[in-house]
Amino acid sequence: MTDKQHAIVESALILFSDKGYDAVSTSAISKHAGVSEGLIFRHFNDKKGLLNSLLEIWIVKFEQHLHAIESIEKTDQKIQAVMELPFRLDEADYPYWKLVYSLKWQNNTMIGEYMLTLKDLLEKSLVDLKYPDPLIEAELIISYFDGFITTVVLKNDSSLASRLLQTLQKKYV
Amino acid sequence: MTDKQHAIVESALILFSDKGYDAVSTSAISKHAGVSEGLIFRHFNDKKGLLNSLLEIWIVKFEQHLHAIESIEKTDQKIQAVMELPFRLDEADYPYWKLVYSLKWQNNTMIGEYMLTLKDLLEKSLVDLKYPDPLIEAELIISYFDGFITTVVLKNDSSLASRLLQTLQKKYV
DNA sequence: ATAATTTGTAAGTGATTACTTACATTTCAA
DNA sequence: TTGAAATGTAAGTAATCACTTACAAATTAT
Repeated sequence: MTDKQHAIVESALILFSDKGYDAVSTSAISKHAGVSEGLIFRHFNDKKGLLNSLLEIWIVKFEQHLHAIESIEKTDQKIQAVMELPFRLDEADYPYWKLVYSLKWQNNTMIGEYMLTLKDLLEKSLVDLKYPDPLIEAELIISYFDGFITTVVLKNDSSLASRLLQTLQKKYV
Repeated sequence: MTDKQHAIVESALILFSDKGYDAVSTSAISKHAGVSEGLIFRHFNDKKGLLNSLLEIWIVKFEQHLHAIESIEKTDQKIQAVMELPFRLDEADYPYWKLVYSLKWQNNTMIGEYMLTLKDLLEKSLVDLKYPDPLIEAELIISYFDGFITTVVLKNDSSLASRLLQTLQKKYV
């Protein structure tokens, strides 16, 4: 990965997450990155290719979280870890999550698939704990998760995030 | 409101909520509505004006829900009504909520202001119930709300919504 | 050292964008 | 009935879109 290639990826992340994928032109990205517009297409083929590079970076980060949660032995702590994940995100990664969720609202299929793994993890845990309706219960926890992500990422305030986490934890101690 | 004017608004709602505001051209809207492209600009001035017309329709619907909730006398039932609102939305209104939330993720200011009224309502109720930290507690309930909206609207399945509501209600009976 | 590959740019391409203009038709009040 | 206002369209406009081409410079391999 060249310096300029890295600059393109960083600029695309900032602009896409701020204004939305469709509202940002390749010309705007190249100007923000301080490179020629053609370089975007040299390195990433097309605009979608640049987006996919960003999503792949997010997927790596997401799967790291997933593996960490899966390695937790106690089932109830696993579920707790899922709920707490939005509040424990690295603030530097907020733009990735903002991009991913803005795409989620525009019917991006790629995103939906990766979030299903999180639901599967929850469902297995809830079966384990003998919940009467694990599927719908998993859906409910995913809803909490989505809501927490929304607040944390859109408010863009990690201190608010930790205060919300504290308040949340008091409820199930 | 003319027939064709109505057709434009309906087509814009369908396309904007499906693909996102920036991904839909005025040309595409006019073709979908079966009118000339110029008519959009005759009636709505510009593309933003058409979007604002849609948002104003949503605002009316949203304020109806707000007034209904405010008229509830018991404070705890008020809070409960806020949490249950996402599951009680008219399925025909899902596209409005989808449009609003996709704009929310793209830093649309207009939307944020109107959602603040819901948070204010919650905060007053929580002060009333003498919660130690009403502001952060209100933020948490808004997070639930956003998450429920996300699930209900993106899954686009009102029967799932009612099952989620049932499961949720069992938790605080 | 030199040939091949990669990285980079400037200046294009046709297509599409939001929007305008000029003009025709319809609606409707005086 | 007539004249103004509102509704509608077809054919434009300049600007911007994603993307390509041709070529130069740097890097790497042999």
